[in-house]
Parts: sequence; structure tokens; C-alpha cells
Amino acid sequence: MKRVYIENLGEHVGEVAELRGWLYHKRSSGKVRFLVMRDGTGLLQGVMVKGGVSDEVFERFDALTQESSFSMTGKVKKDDRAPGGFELEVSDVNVIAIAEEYPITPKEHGIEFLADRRHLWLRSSRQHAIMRVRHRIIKAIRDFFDGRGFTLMDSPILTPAACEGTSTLFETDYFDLGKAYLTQSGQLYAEAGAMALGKVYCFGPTFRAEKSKTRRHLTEFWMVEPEVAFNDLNDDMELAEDFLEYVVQNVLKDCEKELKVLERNTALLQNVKAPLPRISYDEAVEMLRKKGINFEWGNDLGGTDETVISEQFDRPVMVHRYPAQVKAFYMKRDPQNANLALAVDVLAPEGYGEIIGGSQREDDLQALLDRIKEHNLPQEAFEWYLDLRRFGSVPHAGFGLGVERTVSWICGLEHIRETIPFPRMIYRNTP
RNA sequence: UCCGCGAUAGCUCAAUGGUAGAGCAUGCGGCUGUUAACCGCAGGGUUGUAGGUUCGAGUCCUACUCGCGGAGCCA
Repeated sequence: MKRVYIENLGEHVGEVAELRGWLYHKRSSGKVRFLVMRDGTGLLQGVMVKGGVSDEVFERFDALTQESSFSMTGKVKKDDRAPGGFELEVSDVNVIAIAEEYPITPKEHGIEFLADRRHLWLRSSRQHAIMRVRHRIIKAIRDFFDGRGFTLMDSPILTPAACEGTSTLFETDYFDLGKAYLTQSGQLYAEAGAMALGKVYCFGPTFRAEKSKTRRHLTEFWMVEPEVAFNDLNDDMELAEDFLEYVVQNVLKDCEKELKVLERNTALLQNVKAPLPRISYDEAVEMLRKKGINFEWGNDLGGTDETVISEQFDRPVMVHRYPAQVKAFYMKRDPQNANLALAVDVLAPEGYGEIIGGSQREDDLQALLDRIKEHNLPQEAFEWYLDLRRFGSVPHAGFGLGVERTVSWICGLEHIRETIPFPRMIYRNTP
């Protein structure tokens, strides 16, 4: 007996196969009974006709409840009436475990109810599709950098001090050394990596203790951060647009089925190809004012500002050269205008906001010392970082991409909480 | 932290201040091609918590708890 997965059924038409999975739902019209199985790779409808199987097997149908685990054996047929396009002419059914009354029915549920049962919610087709897209995005991210000679060099999660000195961090006791903090970015460590290995990226979870309560925020999220020695801001933007093209086009190619489940209109995603439009912060401000928004030069772009700007384009847009005062201390100033930082944010279309933030880094020791002083940061905590400028400093640049916001955008979701298996938010850390 | 909205059956929601309802789910019965199947019957309620107004409160008032959305901050 051949045990097969539903996604491979096309290779087994006409054969007798065994499938193992869970009952998605069942229907009966008396002597014809339908069992819809899910096995993690797809859905398959099994059909039993009274008289076509033994009475004993026929009656096992009665015991099966939603999400009971079971196996079924039968001949694989192509049938357009069945979900998935294939059907199993069932000859045997074996119960593995009968499920208790399953709380998540095919009808609609409220978000709190589902979030409390996230461990079960993941079994539903929509969540299944999102997790598959998330996986494909992460694979594309790694393939892209690996294929360009980058080395994955992870940064620590427990850190002695704030990386950027701004956000609120999660704090924990660290033996006799006092406090440690959960990282908000691996970037500073990635810079050390770039000086050692040339092209590196780090990819791990990051943590923000800010009490952000919006559809775009998690307290724990994943970020990939490439860092490249000898790159300037322009190189950084070219890397970012090639990267986004690679990720989006690979997901479109390999996740057609999942995006269909999600009812994602992929027209705009098809447009994600380098080069992406680039505008300066100054141009962005002008754009906002033309739209009647009273925006003061020098402020950071808010959520609604980002949406208004991104609506002017049919693909992600790169906004570069922000006022230095709203950006982090390590960003290099524009030699043409010392009020500007050589920073770039990539704004996703359709109101999904900032998915990438990057910059050319300050490579001058004295300038960096001044910045640390201006931002009231403890210099001793950054001595190792300053060493990178003392020992063969070079221009370098990098960026960070928020994985969950990218998943949210590509899947076309309403809320970021569905993009990660077990979301951590300000009022939820379970299950 | 601030602003707004909400909480009624297992779930999703109804119910002019006047007897607590429906669909789904569950149980039982029926049906030889169903697609969130369909048809019939049945069980299922301290209306988030604590007070108050009233002859009478799911409904009006106050406080609290929890949730949702947004702002700020950010990926």
C-alpha cells in the first residue's frame, strides 16, 4: 500500500493509495457519504457508497467528528466535482483518534475567540495558506542573499544596552552583570560582521516593548538585516529593490494556490520589479501638501502620510534623505546637506506602510562620537562599535525588512496578527 | 498614555423600558453526488462584573473588567 500526500495525488490517478489526515468536514445523503480529509498539503474528498464497502467500514463514518484523525484507502480518481480536483473511491477507513467537539466551525468567528485558539486556528485553510506564504517569503529571503555571496551571521538577542537608544525595550535580570535587554535590531552587530565578512545578513526575532496597539504592530517580530561593506546609499537602494523583486516574484510563482485561497488580487504585486520609484523626503513633503495635508518639514512620516504617498504609485516607493533629527544616531549625514540623513524607507502599496528601513552608516569616528553625545547615549556601551571606525573604517550600508509586514502586504491581510504562528501583542502573550 | 466602539446560547448575531429569539454547532431521525449540503424534531441563557433609576432593565445612568479600532512610537 502506497501512502501518499494529497498534493501529490496527480501522480497516482488510477492507483490505490492510503492517505492519513484529519476530518475537515463530512456530508451524507443517506447511502452516499463524503469525507473531506486535510493532511497539511491539501484537501481530498473521499466517497463511500453503501454496498461498495463493508457495512463495518461504512458505519465508521458515523463516529468521525470534525478534526478526528483517520486514514482512508481507495482508488484515486480525477473528478472536477471534488474540492482539489481529485477524489478517493474509498475502500477502507481506519479511525486513529476521535476528536472532541471542535470549537472552530466552518461558520464565522470573532477575533478574540480565534486568537484564544490560535493553536487550532492554524489548521484552517486561510491560516494554512498564510503560513505557507510566510515560509516561501523566508526561503526567498535566504535564497536571495545566499545566492549573492552573503554570509548569514546572527546577532545576539540579549544585549547590554539599547541599539538605537530610542525605543522602549524588554528588560530582564542578567546574573551579576545587572540588566540585559531583548534586542530591537541586530544591525550594529551586522556592521561588525560586514567588516569581517564583507556581505552579511542577520535574520532573527526582535522585540519592542512600546505599547503600540495597531494592526501593524507586534511586540515580537522577525527582521532580516543585510549589511554590506563599501556600499553607499545608492547601492543600498539597488540592493533593496532587487531583493523585493526577488521575494515577491518568487512568491507569485510558487504560491498561486495559497494566494487564491486568500483571494489576493495580485495585479499590483506583478509590478514589483526593479527599479522602484525613488523620491526624496522633500518631494514626499511636497506631495503631501499638494494633497492638502498640513505637514511640517522635519517631522517623521506618520501612518496616514505613508498611505497617501504610497497611493501615488503602483508599486513600492523608496523615500530617501530624511531629516537627520528623526533618524537614528548611526546614520551618515548627507554631504550635500548636513540636516539630512542618508536614509531610505521603502513604503509598500495599498496602505501597508514601511516594510524596509535602511541607511548608509556613519563611518567617521569623530562624527559618530558627536552623535552619541547629542543623543545622550552611554559612550562606553558603544566602544566596540566605535572600534569598527578606529580599525579600517569604510563606507557601508544596510537595511532591515520586517518579515510580518511583508507577509501582511503580500497576502493582503487586514491585520499583522495573522502573519506569525503565535503573535505576541501588548494585550496577548498566549497561547 | 489618549480618543472612539463593543460585551446576549458553544459560535455569529437579533430583541420601542413590558413573556429571551434566529442561523450555525451538538443529539436523534430522513435522504444514492454532496460542495459552509438539505429536510424534520430536541436539548441549550445568572444578557461581562458591581451598584443605581423604575411598578418593571438585555435596553437608561455610574464605576470597573475585558476586547476591538485609531493616535503617538516604530519594522
